[in-house]
Amino acid sequence: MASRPKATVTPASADTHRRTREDHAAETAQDYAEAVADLIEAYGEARVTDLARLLGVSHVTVVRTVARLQREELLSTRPYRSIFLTTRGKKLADEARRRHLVVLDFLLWLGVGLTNAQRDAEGIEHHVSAETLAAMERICKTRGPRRKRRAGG
Amino acid sequence: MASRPKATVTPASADTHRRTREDHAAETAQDYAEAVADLIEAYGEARVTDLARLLGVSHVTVVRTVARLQREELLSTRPYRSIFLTTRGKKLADEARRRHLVVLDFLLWLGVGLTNAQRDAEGIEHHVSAETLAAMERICKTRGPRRKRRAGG
DNA sequence: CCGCAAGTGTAGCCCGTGCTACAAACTCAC
DNA sequence: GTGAGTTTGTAGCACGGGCTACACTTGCGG
Ligand SMILES: [Mn+2]
Ligand SMILES: [Mn+2]
Ligand SMILES: [Mn+2]
Ligand SMILES: [Mn+2]
Repeated sequence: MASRPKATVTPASADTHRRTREDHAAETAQDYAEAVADLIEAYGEARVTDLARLLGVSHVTVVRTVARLQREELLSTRPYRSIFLTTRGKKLADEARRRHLVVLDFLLWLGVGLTNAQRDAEGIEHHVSAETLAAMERICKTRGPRRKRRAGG
Repeated sequence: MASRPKATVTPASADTHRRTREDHAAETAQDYAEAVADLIEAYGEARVTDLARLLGVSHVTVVRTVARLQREELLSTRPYRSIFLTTRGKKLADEARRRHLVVLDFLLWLGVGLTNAQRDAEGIEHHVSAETLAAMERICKTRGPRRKRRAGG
């Protein structure tokens, strides 16, 4: 074939998908950092089993992932001991928790029920640019909630 | 150890993460279905090379993924021929395109710039429950767009 | 101070999704 | 028709992140 019409797709499209895949790769690190921070705050320490329960995976998966994140200097641990955040890990956890909260609050502001808001936030949080995050925060403040949030879950 | 205090994490948390992982697994299928539909609409057919360019991956990745999606009866193709959507695939593509559009419109409504809106939409679209999607649509209508959307996609 | 259950680690498997390098098929232009 | 360049396919690799089964540590209750 000597070149068909050739779908002149916007290069933006490829970039867009590439970006999404990158966000994706960072997801696990963010969720683990967030989970470790939450556990330490709530119970004083983060253990493999607790992480497994919290994230809904087997302890084996946690062990391997923690090892990787330790290699990447986000977490630190020793065999059979609890798991800590490095300085970089703490920073990542703070960012992740802030994002998570902003997205969650925003979804609630939107009028989404708590259950779905929590579910959606867990995924959306990793795909929100700084600009979008700022827009969410802004609008949450400037206009009051459309639907008063009710207690639950 | 005879059981530590045991981090009594809400089971909701595990479910939430599990749900996100499920969304995740469905992402590729949705993006491919959407891309195939777009290409067919724009150029009459969808070829491996075009998909690769559109999605920003190598043609090898496309070939293997298309094979899987064919196994799952979302796409159909034959060696060296172009790629079609099955009935199920068409349905998936329609849903994906609708979601994509709603999310994109909503981000633009929020005041996010086109570039970031497109990037974020590509990821967010896969993590939006029906309830959230409905909320986005509703709010986009009831209050006029904050910033006029331009053509393209 | 010991046993035993809970917690943690290892071995080894699966699958999805990236890639490069190379081989085969196709099709347009000549 | 055929050659050459494009497109598609295959082989073989890497890595992330699921899992089960089994082994080893740990530390509490007795
Ligand atoms: Mn998350
Ligand atoms: Mn989170
Ligand atoms: Mn997408
Ligand atoms: Mn999309």
